[in-house]
Amino acid sequence: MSYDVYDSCCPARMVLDHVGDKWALLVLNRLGQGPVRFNALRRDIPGLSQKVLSQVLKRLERDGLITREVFPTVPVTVEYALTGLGECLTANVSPLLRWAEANMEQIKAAQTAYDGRMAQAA
Amino acid sequence: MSYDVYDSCCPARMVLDHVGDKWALLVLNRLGQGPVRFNALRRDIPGLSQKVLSQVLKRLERDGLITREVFPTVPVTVEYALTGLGECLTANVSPLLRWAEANMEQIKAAQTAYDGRMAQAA
DNA sequence: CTTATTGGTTTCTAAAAGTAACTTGATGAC
DNA sequence: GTCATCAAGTTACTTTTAGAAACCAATAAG
Repeated sequence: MSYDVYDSCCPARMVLDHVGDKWALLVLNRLGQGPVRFNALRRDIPGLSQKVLSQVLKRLERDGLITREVFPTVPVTVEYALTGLGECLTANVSPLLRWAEANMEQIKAAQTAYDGRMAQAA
Repeated sequence: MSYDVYDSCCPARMVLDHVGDKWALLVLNRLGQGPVRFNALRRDIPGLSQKVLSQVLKRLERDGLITREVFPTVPVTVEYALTGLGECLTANVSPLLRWAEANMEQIKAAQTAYDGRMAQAA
């Protein structure tokens, strides 16, 4: 069976709903460097709240993209890591983030130009 | 100057705010096949409302990723197309969507397994 | 007994997304 | 003449989501 992301009835769109998300992309990319604990993730991704991180991690775990391992230390520590499927996805996510980093200057220039044009038109 | 997507003060995060978005990814991918008019985009991407499409297109145009060309036909038609920068980005977006299409079965299986485990735990 | 730790949940509010109706301006049908 | 239609949006309203901050459990150190 083949899927089409443009078909709203298609479950591939469901995946995109989970993966086409700023925080999920950042979390996956961060886990690409190896297993990370909850609070470490939170610290490493400024602006990401505990609530949203918790939600994102649950979604990614449900999708089979990451694993959640609890260590009975005191206090308890929880480690998140990519599954094989998650690694495979992350390989496709990283280029996107690297692109964003590499092309910022051009985008900033485009924004400035656009805003100038808009201000003139108004 | 180099950028880091993990730094919330970094403008690369701004790009991710625009690009790490389900609809933007779908629009960019659709434009990857060539210029498309407003209503054609809307029809091709079920679930995408006129309001949100209009917002997404404005953002992408402001970022210099797409162009907006108005043709003085009756009624007026507007064509959106990727810029060079947008094409370059889209080249990094397509693999992500193809991955989503290709790995749906595995993800659906993971979800079912996860839901079963959760139901049992409750 | 207070403080600190980890990994969350809860509560509340502000922002965003979705739904559906309305706009504009010319054209063709009746 | 006027009614409906098309494209490409905008506006008003409702619902969903995101974000900020406080709270919780368990345990250990001081």
